[in-house]
Amino acid sequence: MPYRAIKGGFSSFFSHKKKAKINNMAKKKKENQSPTSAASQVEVPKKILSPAKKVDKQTVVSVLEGIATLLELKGENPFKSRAYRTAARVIDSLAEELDELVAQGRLKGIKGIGEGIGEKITQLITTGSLPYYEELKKEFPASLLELLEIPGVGPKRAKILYEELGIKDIDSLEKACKEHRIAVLAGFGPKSEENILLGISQYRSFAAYHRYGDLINIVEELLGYLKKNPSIIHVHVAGSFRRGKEIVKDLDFICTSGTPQAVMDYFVRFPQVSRIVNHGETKSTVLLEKGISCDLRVVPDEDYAYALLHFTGSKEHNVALRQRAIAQGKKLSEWGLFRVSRAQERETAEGESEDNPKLVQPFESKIPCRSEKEIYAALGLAYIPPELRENMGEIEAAEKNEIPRLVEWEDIRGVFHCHTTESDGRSSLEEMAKAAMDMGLEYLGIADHSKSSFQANGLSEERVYAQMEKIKNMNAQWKNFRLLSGIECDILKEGKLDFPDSLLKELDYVVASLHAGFSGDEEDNTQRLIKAMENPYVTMLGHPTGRLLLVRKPYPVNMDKVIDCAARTGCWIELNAQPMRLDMDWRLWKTARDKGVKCVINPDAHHFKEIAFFKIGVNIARKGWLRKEDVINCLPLKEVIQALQIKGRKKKGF
DNA sequence: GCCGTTTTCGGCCCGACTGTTTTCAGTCG
Repeated sequence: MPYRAIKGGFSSFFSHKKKAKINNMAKKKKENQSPTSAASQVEVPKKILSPAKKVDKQTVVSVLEGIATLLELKGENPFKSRAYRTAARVIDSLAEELDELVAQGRLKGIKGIGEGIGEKITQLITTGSLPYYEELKKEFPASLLELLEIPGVGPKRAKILYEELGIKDIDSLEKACKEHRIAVLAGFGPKSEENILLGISQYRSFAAYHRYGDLINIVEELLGYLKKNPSIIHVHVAGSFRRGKEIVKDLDFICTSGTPQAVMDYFVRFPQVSRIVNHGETKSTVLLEKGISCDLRVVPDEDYAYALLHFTGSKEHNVALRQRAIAQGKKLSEWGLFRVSRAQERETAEGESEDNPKLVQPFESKIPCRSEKEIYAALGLAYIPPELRENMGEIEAAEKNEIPRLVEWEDIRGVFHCHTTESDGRSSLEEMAKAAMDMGLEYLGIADHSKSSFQANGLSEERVYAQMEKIKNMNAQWKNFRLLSGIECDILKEGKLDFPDSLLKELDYVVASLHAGFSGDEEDNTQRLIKAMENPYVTMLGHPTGRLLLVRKPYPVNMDKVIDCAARTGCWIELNAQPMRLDMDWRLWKTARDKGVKCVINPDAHHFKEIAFFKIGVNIARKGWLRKEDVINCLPLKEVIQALQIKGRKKKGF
């Protein structure tokens, strides 16, 4: 299932010197692919909107998706709403400029865009609005769409709730459940009420948080904006975002300047600010358009390192550092690291007595530190990277100079687990391979869905063999790059796999993943995973807990047993870098690593641009204390092929 | 609403699961 949590792509986080080349390549390809017969063309519009009013591609995508949802709510022909969703996906994956396609009348030639939708897109691009969509929106209150966020409430049920009980938002739905007005409706019952209430509680507990991957663009934009201000000397993002937490509540920025008030005034004028919460002299808080709260603090330049350390946290890490400072006769705060001397103060303090120690003012001298590294050094510690600052053993390790050299995204030499248009991906095999090469990767593993994933157009055995043949032929043209033939094989009931061993053994590797039926209990789920991992041809376990950040909790599974099984069988565990997943969780990796389990960082890409997701995965691997040698895909091509072959031999004897 | 053709309209994404109902509808992946 493709997730499009990060709409509009990433900017410099995923920038690459060859990015432009990729785009040009894709653009050229699309141009060649788009049929443009005169009969299939829509009427060529005479005028495209001026740049100020230009409707961007993402707006078109969200309008098409909006129409699809509203049609579902209306109870229209499901294939009609599906057509709009397909069109949204097609537009989203276009490499060409949408307004150019419209201007040249080449829109309708694209597969998935017919006459009706083509005309609507043209209207939206050329006039800036779409009356059809505006009329549809009038039929239901906007808040009704919220109900669809509640697990177990789909368009049909939302419609019934609205029409029968006038429920139009989550608050009124909750009230109706508590008053038992839902259970009496046809098709609903007491269990429905119970599940909806549970779903509402889950929805609310997630509402105040944001996924790391959803914030990368806004962080970069704000940093870029602040750096343009000449009175700002240093600026850095701090907080949980800097620590690479998968979920972030708010953003913290630290900067230094000699004119703090001017910086504050500049900050609150950032174009994406939707509301100014506080506008102080050295600290301001704003709400950004995406609903995230964002703080900026200005400190004198000489205090930069202390402030950055303090506001990066975590709180637990800071407490441990302060306790350490106290034990050494020092004091640490956002304003500095101080040496505290009571002896010196006793000589100078006036009015002191043993009965009245409060009068004693300790003498403090600041220990000058220009960087976080210097602060750690002054505390007798090695530098601790932000990702490790969770008070989970990093201070003890730093004391012994045992902080590992953590994996970096430049260490990654290739990735596994990518999808193509053969199943539910949005880029072709050729586009995926070219993008991987342009990113400097040496290999790219293709793992489309297996046949049981009907919703994802999973491959039949025949199609798998055909894809293997195609990959083999494509590989003949490259010396320093290789496509690997894999499959994301569904784990079925009782741990049975979707394909027979006779097929699995022909592939370069197998990712085994659970996609359905994980509503069983912990023991059932755990045994299914273990049974799959014990299969001699399963190379790695895909997204082990099935969580979708801020959407769905992990299914119940005993990860200790799964990790032990991985250690025993040599089955690798995936760190799925899809921003919605980031699964297996970073908190488990250090234990897994210590047991000898190898990690594979996979983007689970459904579009060539998503291959770069592996960089978010590297963040999580770093939080999990993983080193280059713990991550399989840091191996160069020759060694990874060797590893796959050795692994195959070992596992056959398992 | 799109596609492909049998060119004027039928087929399009299937199956598990849950909760409801008593044979099925809705949701989800």
